[in-house]
Amino acid sequence: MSAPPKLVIDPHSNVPVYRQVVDNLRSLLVEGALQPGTTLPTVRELGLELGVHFNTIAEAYRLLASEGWLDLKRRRGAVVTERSAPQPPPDALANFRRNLRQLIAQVRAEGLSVGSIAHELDRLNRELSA
Amino acid sequence: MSAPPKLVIDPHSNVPVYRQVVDNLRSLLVEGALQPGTTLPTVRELGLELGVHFNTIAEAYRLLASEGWLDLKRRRGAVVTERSAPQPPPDALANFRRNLRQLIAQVRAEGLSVGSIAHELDRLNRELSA
DNA sequence: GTTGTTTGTATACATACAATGTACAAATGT
DNA sequence: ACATTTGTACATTGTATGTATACAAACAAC
Repeated sequence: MSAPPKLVIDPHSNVPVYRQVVDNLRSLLVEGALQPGTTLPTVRELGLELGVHFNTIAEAYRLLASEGWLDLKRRRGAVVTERSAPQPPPDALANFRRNLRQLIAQVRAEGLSVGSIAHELDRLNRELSA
Repeated sequence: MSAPPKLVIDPHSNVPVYRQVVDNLRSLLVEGALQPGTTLPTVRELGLELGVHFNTIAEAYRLLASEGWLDLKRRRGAVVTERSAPQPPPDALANFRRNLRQLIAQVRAEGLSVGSIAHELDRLNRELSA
């Protein structure tokens, strides 16, 4: 069980740990690296591996379950479910635009060059369409 | 004074208000919509406009000042400063990659199509290089 | 030069959130 | 039956967020 893809969490980030876990796992789920039927590590296992309390992992799993990605059951663990894409809320695109713009502004402020940012965008885009 | 570009903040977001203000303003600063020498609205003005306490705005201004964007002084207000791009930290690119990937995963999970995401990426990229 | 006004700043407080500790409940194997 | 392995529930503790209120500095008016 539990093909554990390495999750990277930063305990000093201002983003709370449980949301970092959610974001990491959701990436893997969306990209298909975690297929339906897969069993995730138990909350205690993953908590130990990441150095946080298992309740923090349980909170993350519950969030993903509420998004429809996981099915949680005692004694059996967290299993990835089938899930069809929902209808996007009407402001989804506008929000995405804003968040993307702010993310780019943030890294430009950090000193990343426009060139390397553009390169990354292109790379991701190519990866998407593939 | 204070050509007030419309900031959009969502009091129900899980992102705290002062950081929403920071993110919005940083976008405008990076993109040059707020030129050095510009005076921002006073903390009380902007607080009133956004419906939050002025100390919340003051916190945001202080963060931007600590990033080098603003110069704060009593009685004169918040003035946009000259600022040269710093040396990016060594993990900046990797972090950007991860954040971008997670942002895309998030909106795909919300139901946005790969096509519209790709289109947005392309648009932003073109806008960057322009 | 005193006074009032306009700014940002400092501190104290209430509330909410994040992470943990501990006890529990359910499912399964022996 | 019993023990074990899972997720769950709830209380506790520390930290973050947002507000209220008082303060300090700079400048203008007189």
